[in-house]
Amino acid sequence: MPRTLLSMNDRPYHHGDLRRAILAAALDVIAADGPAGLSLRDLARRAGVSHAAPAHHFRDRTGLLTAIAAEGHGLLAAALTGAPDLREAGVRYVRFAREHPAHFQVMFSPPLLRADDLELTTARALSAAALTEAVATGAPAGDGPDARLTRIAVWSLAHGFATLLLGHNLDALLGDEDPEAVLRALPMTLFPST
Amino acid sequence: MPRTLLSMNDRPYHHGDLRRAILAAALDVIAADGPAGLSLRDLARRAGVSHAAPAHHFRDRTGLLTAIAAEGHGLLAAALTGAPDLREAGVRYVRFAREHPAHFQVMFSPPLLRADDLELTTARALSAAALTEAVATGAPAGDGPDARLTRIAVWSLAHGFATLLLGHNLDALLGDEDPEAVLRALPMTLFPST
DNA sequence: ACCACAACTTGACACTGACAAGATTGCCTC
DNA sequence: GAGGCAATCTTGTCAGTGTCAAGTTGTGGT
Repeated sequence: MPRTLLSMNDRPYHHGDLRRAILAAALDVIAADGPAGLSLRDLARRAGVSHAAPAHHFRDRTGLLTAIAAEGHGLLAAALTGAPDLREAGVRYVRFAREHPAHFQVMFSPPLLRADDLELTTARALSAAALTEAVATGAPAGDGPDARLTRIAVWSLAHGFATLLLGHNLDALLGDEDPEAVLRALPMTLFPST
Repeated sequence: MPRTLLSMNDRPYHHGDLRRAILAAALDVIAADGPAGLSLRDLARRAGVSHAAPAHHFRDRTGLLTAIAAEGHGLLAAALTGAPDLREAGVRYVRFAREHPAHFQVMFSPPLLRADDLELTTARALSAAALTEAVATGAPAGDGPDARLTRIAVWSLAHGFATLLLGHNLDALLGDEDPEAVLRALPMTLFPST
């Protein structure tokens, strides 16, 4: 039994699972203050360990963020697989961004990541495949001009909506409406021929 | 004549226009390494002034970024006004993002900005008005269900496309195609009834 | 029982943002 | 045109951060 449930009062051997603790704390901080508000020493303090402890699990600040991005791509891939149609894929994309805002932000901040990290690149390939598959299975009736264009379109729309939403740029426009409902109505707004 | 042309060889009085010099250097750095790569001391070094000089013009690191965001909203407003139709507004939006990547990134990174800054809020209102106007004048024939929805849709699509483009997430999908041309084709891809 | 290795600590160094206090320079007024 | 004023910039300093190196402690494997 390598990882026992930690009875919350007594500190386990070295800490138990520092990696998870630091990841969780990092996600909290990032969701609240963005990646810029993140400090390894602060995370160490929250976990009750010494200031250099995080480095052993993540090497760098960059390493920590890269791990988060990789985890995010895994979560996104899982969320996307099995989407019945195009629109639902977009909805799931935005839902992922709202449920995992820290992951989402970090995933799309290239300068903060180690681009050649293996874990990251494979996870990214996984989520990309999931999106491609969703577009392929959910292609509209006429089988539009190009699956590639369709993929870019749905990705751009969903990504833009999610980004603006998380940045509170749509608050005034949405009022108290349900963002998901609005999102579903967007595509036909761009081409109101139906 | 408060600001004389600076003959490039002799250093003017205190520096000439440090504010501009620092802004320019900051835009370079941000475009290359993102806002995280920005250091006030480094900017001071590039401008050949002491480490605390930037603070006098921008108060904070936050102040500098806020000034950049405000300038960006002004530029965006100028770029958007007079767009003949919806699609062209989107194209101009993306063109702005590509021509001013540093401004664009900073404008949509709320945790880095002083939200209540007057210059910023007025500039933001300006760009928002420009977008609204573009959507209103360029409304499609049928005058769709809701101008508000249309605005969210075109904004989301353009913003998502621009963001993914700047993050190099579309490189593989676009190949050597012209991004603007692809963008123009996107809306009909989402609803291929024409 | 022992030992190699993983997990963590301690200490140090360079760098950064921010603040306070002083120096310099151009401008404005009389 | 001389003196004072205010903006601009400098110097010095402090706490905080990331990263590296070296040491310490506990664990699991054999």
